[in-house]
Amino acid sequence: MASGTKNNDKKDRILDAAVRVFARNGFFNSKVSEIAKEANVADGTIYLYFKSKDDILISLFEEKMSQIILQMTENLRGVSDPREKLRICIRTHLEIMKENHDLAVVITVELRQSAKFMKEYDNRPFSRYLKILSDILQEGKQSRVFRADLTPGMLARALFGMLDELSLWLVMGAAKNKVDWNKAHKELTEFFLRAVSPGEPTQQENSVPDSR
Amino acid sequence: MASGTKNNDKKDRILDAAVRVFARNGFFNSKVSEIAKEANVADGTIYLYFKSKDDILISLFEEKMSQIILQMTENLRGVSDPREKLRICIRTHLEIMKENHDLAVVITVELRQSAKFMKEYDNRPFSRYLKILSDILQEGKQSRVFRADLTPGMLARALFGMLDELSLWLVMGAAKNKVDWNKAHKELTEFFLRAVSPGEPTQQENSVPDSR
Amino acid sequence: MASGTKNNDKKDRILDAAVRVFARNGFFNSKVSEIAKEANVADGTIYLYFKSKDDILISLFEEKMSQIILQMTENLRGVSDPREKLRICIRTHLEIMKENHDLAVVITVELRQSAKFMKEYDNRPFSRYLKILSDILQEGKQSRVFRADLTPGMLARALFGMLDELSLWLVMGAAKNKVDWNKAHKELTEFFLRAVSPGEPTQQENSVPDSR
Amino acid sequence: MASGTKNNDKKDRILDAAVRVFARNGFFNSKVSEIAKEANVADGTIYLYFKSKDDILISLFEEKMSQIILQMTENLRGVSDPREKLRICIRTHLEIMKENHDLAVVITVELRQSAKFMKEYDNRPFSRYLKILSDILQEGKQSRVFRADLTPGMLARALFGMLDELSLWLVMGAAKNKVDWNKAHKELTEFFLRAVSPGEPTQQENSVPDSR
DNA sequence: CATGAATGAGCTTTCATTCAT
DNA sequence: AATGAATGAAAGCTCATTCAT
Repeated sequence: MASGTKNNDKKDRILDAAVRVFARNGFFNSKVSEIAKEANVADGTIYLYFKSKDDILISLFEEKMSQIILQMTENLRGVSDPREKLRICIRTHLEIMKENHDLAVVITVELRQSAKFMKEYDNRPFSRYLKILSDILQEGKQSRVFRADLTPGMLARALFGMLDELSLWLVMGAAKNKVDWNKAHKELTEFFLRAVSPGEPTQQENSVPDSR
Repeated sequence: MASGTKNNDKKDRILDAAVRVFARNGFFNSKVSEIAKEANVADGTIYLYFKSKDDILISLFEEKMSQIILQMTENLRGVSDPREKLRICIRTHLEIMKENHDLAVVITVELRQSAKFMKEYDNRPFSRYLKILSDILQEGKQSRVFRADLTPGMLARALFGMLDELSLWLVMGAAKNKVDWNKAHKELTEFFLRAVSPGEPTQQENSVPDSR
Repeated sequence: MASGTKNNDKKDRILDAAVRVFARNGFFNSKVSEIAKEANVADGTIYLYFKSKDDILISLFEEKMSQIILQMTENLRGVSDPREKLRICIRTHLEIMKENHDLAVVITVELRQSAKFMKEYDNRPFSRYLKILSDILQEGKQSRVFRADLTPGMLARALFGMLDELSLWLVMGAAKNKVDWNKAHKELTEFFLRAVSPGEPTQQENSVPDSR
Repeated sequence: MASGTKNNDKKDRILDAAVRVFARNGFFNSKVSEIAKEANVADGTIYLYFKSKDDILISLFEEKMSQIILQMTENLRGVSDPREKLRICIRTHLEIMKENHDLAVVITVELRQSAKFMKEYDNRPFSRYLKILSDILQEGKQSRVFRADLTPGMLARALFGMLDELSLWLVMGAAKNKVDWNKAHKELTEFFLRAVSPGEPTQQENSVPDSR
């Protein structure tokens, strides 16, 4: 049993080291040997657990995104109001990122990078993440809690964009105080819920802009 | 005249080639020699116009972001309603990205990457871009067209995040139809204007969640 | 034991290869890859033992000059007469150079080159070498075996210049016979000892040149 | 006539610039473009006067060494005593080097380097220089002013080695005072003349070394 | 399983040289 | 003759990956 967990031990140590190193230097500027040193293993050992440097990044996503999704799913358990659900999603995302700066940087920065070089890999965990958001929106739409004219898939993406960008911003302003995170949380929630709630439409740009 | 433009010609040719190549492979996987070939110049020629490979990326931002800002400023000229101004910003951003897929990918993906290696360089053009959005929000806030409790700096960033993420999404869905861009445009505008307009606040998460 | 010497083995193999290659082409015309091939290691291996190409040259001096100094010190052991000491120095220098043509060329040629790029490094081993000669001269001066009016530091340098130039000359006349080395040895010794021995001064140039 | 000297003007300007630049950086670290800038000509212009970068160095020797030889020959005119002749040679060599530090560095350092890459070119001017010294020694030997057992060719080389090494030493000790040059001059002359003058032989090493 | 010395392909950058003007 | 922008070969160095121990 001890040896059974050892493996995971070592694999996790490598992944944890990788998050730190990638966050510090970016994926491309990180050396495998630096990850090895940070994880207290030999260079070659890394290749017992990962096929390649790329594979470390991919596994990192799989692992960490799965954790995020797990956490989110857990937090959503028993909640039925779509508006509340959205609040929870926003809070969970920001909390996780706040808790783990390095992870935030890697997810945020390298996820984009990976949009390229992982084209084929198509990033299932990320899709599942988006699906959670998009399902909530769909659900609220059907129960008339949200506007009828919104496109769940697109807005899910928009919401992620907002969360992601703000996380990066907050994380980058390293020494900044806790207040910002709370404020961001409150404001984003308010902002998003207003945007998806039913009510008077705004004037459409194409229809007589700047009229009267 | 021809010789007068020669220099700019060549520098621009290199920059244009770089956008294409970076979009194709990402910055780190792009070889200077590939840019040179794409620009129909010799490898060494690139170093007559740029100090290094990094400098190409930086110049690219400076140049292209400046163009975007210029375009945006131009489109905003003569408009005074902050809501209309926001509509214009959103439209301009999406239009430019739609027009130039490669540029969108590079700005979108590599800007993040650069969040690292350009930390010192601090990205003036991007700051100016954000300032435009943030100024509009501030303005609308003061003239009571927008909610009094919004934080312009943060929302500007959130808006950029949305636009950026959706651009990436639309651009990546390469073969997708034109409709998506229009739909995205309309929906985003509606979405954002609702969110910033004054009106009944939504229930705050902490106050009796899940209540009526 | 075998594995204990492995490291030194490889480092020495590289240094030995470097002497040969530098002697053949000169430092600047020598390619690292050529050294690698000559040492039967991969290009990259060299950088496990040396920081840079420059570092190879510097290490070479440190190593080889130290050997020369060691040899010289050993040969001088137990000898007290300064004149005999000088004879031994001259013999040792010429013998080592004769024994190792490549080393002679590198020391002789590149030491000068290095006078430039090693200005900061200031070449301790070479200084130690000069000090040996200069100490002997000083000693002989004090014991009245040598002239009272000689300047040890300067003459040490002059002696080195002679030895170095003659070594180069002899080494360059590659196919030349052994006799030359012996003759050079005898003549130089005689020459130098005469020059430093006390006795009637020669007429000084400024005092009635071309007189009588 | 004006245009007739223009050419030489420009060629000389390039050579003068080259001495300065080579002295500053060494031959291999000097860029043709730097020489061009220092000479106030375009890069391409250099190739109207010289076949290659190597050719600049070779021409430099030809030119400058010829000047040295010319000067020496001139100073020797009318002098018949071989001892006085040697005094003059030593003085001339040191004076020229003292006068022109850059030239000294280049001759001194790069002449060695060239010993390699000019192997084929075989350096006639340098040979002529050595012949002057060697002829004087031969002459003095025949007229019994110098020892009968000296080898002119070898001693000429040794003398050059001494002069060269001391020049380098004095030149390198940049800020040093004028006195050093004078002292070096006096001491070297005394030293060399003693060494070549007839008189009691010193004990030979092989004959009873360390004896009474 | 673990190691880390060794590998070598591949990159950025430099710079002597050319040639259209 | 003079220019200097353009060329492109060439080389130092890095680092992901392998494999003998």
